[in-house]
Amino acid sequence: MIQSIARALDLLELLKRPQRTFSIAQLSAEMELPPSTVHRLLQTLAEKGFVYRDEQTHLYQLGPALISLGAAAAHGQDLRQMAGPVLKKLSQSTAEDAFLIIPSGYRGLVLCHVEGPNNLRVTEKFGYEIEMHCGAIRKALLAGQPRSFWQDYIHHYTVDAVPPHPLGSPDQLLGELEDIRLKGVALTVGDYTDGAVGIGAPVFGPEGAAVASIGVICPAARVVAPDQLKELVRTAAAELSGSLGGSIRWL
Amino acid sequence: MIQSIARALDLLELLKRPQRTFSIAQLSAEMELPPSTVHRLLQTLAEKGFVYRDEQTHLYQLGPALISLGAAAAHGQDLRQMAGPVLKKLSQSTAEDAFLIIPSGYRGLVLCHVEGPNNLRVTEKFGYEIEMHCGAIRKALLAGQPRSFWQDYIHHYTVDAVPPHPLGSPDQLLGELEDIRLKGVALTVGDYTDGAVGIGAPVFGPEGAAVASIGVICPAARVVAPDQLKELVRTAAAELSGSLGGSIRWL
DNA sequence: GAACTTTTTCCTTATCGTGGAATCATATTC
DNA sequence: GAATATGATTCCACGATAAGGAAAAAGTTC
Repeated sequence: MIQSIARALDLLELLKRPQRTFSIAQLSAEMELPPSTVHRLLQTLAEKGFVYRDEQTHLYQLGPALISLGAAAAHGQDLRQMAGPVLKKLSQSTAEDAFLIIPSGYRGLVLCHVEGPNNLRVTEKFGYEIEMHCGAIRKALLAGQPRSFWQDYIHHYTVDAVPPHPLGSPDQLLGELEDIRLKGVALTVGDYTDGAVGIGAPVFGPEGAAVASIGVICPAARVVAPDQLKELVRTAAAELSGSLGGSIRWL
Repeated sequence: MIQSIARALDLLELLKRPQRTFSIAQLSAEMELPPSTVHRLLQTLAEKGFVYRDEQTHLYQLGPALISLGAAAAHGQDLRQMAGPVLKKLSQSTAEDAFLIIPSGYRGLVLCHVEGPNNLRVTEKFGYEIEMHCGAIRKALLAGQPRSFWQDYIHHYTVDAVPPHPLGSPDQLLGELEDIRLKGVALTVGDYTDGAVGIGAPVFGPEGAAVASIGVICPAARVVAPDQLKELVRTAAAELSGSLGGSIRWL
């Protein structure tokens, strides 16, 4: 692993945070690197348009080159094309917002989002990315991974890093995951967002591991027939898994 | 400029091309670097999720980490928020697809796109990025840059690099740019897309240079009153320039 | 206007990235 | 199915080049 590149990419991940604009001093503190090193890294990133440097304030933020790269990365997803109709159908049959989540490292990322008919809704925008143990849809994604991945996951977030959102006890999480895997669907109440009910199911690729997960998030007040929702989500996931049938090349 | 980082970022730009999946051999040929070096670069990028490596075919493509970064970069755009209403109004008053283009290095990138009411349309997706001399909207963006930038631009694409889309004669381009700057609006017929008419105008930030450009693209058959369209585009650009008034921090 | 903070440049050191060559895996051809 | 070719991966010795301390410059605050 090339040190300078790893540092540059970490820097980009730092710049992704909601604060949006950052000084060299702050970045240097957070990266635990001397300012001169951070300066040099940013200079290279700026040269290529990956970060934008405000000439007045000397603050840095993510640059325009990333927009087209991100669009190209999302566009190049076979999965995205195939999921469209399934998501649309799911949001219609449930009358809720439907989501497709894909893995991004140890986190789950919103690749598609289809809005339901109601005004009161729980929403996550395209590209939104949080830990995989947060919420039903991401938990389903995690549950669909090989068990060795579960161990890595727990190890990563208990030893190497502390997640922004609490992990809870490893044993409890493992229990939940086994349960989801058994039932093929996850339902959580207020797990990540208060007052929200999430229902998610893993989408399996030909290699046996989950390549994505699909599901809906609803305001708790609107959930009257949870079992019916679970069934709709599970069949949607099964449909998508089926249509992938051996051809998916992405995760 | 740090060599390894610059190479890694160039690699990402290469992977952006429509081919989507690439072998090390091909990348190594195109980068004019030994395969071992390319391999090492890709390894680091893959580790961080910036590229995805297919375990079966050993082909590489853009990775999921870029999706969330791209979304964050686009999201962090004040410009995008402000342009929304203006674009919507423009697409309604012209009954055509309206676009907001921002600079990305020497290219122009679609930051927003509002669809018009007709089925026959000329469309460019969010994130689409081509040379700044292509089409009226991007030409307006180029025309709004300082004249020194024009020189850099021409130099870049005549000496350093050959653009995928022909540049034409430098003198003719300079003439067009002066004309656009004078009139405040650009109109092209079949400049980049056959059978399409583009109309674009620069959006100026407080520093005097164009920070974006705004415009519409229409099938030629539908253009009956070009002068009216030009006026609508110009006033839309002026409105957006006005509302930026000294507060924009992005390009 | 002075004192402080932050950014930027400079320079020396040894780290670490580089690329050639060898090895291994995979596809292709006969 | 063996042989060959193509491409991916590993290894290693060399030397280019990141790295980070320190100093200078720029900007900010009181």
